[in-house]
Amino acid sequence: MAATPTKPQKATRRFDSPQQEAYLALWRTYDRLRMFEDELFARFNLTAQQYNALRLLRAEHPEPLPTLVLAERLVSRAPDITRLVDKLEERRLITRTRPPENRRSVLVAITEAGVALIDEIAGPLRACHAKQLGHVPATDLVKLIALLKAARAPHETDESVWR
Amino acid sequence: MAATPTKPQKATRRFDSPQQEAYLALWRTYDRLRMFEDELFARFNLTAQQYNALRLLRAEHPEPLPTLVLAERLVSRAPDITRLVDKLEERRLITRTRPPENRRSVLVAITEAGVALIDEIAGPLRACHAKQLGHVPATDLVKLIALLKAARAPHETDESVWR
DNA sequence: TCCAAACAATTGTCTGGACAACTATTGTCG
DNA sequence: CGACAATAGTTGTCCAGACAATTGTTTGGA
Repeated sequence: MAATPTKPQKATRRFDSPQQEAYLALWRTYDRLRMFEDELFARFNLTAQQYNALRLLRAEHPEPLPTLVLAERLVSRAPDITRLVDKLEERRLITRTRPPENRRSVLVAITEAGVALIDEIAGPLRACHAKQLGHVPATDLVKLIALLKAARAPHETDESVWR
Repeated sequence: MAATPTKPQKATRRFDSPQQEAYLALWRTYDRLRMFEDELFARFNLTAQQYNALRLLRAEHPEPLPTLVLAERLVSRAPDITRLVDKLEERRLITRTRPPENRRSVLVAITEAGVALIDEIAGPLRACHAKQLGHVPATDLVKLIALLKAARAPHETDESVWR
């Protein structure tokens, strides 16, 4: 038990500013909650970001979405959208088509297999969210959602895009 | 302007549950705010996690910390603590010593150069935090911090460790 | 004493994230 | 109509994150 740090806290403030404290709290909370989702999606050989793409495509189903529009709507920025889409295509969860009228773009659509997978995940995912945040009262969740929205608002390029 | 998605929103709810909405809001907000920090730390050839380690070591300075204790205190889980420490050691920002009385553990301490770097970053970092969250009123920051703490509380193994 | 378990960290290996450079296609303006 | 800019993705390359297997060290019995 050499150096178990039970010695008294230094008088130094832990944070340089309330903003730093808030950001670190945000990071820490995200990291803790993420564990649950990651573990769940791993059981289906997916990453959270991949699931997210499927979820967005499902909302459009059976319509497709141009690749970069999909990338924009993802929760987290995705400069490697091409390879993300590659992997989902390999697994036949989505399809890619090049429209003849504009061969620059690539349209991505979810397949029936993709929809089936999403539906399969729905139940366990709800359970996962309950484990993550089930202990927070509904009114607090609403407050939290509003505060987070206000926190990121100035940094959303087009507010309407993500929500 | 082929498929600009201006068409009316589907009636489908965007989120399966308030918990999912809260989690996605958390993720999104973290992702937006992270950009600023990442860009700042990149200017000093650091990652946020590396800076974090330096910050924790600075708080102990001139005392060292066992490697795994440092790992536990990091904001985000770090299974690759060894390599994180490797890189900081290469740059002479920290030192590693194996105490003779227990050669299993490795003690990590920040160097004067490390302290100097932290101090150099302090100013720009405050500016960065102001850009991130300067628009949020102080009372809202306090509320946000409290709500985040409550959200992750059940998932902290030892509450005293991180804060 | 000597072996097995516990502890502390390191290493191997794979995958995902990030940025920049590049290709292919279309639009536009002199 | 022909070059150049803009658009939409793709590819190369490097680095960080994750997990499992392994090494070196100490301790606690049989």
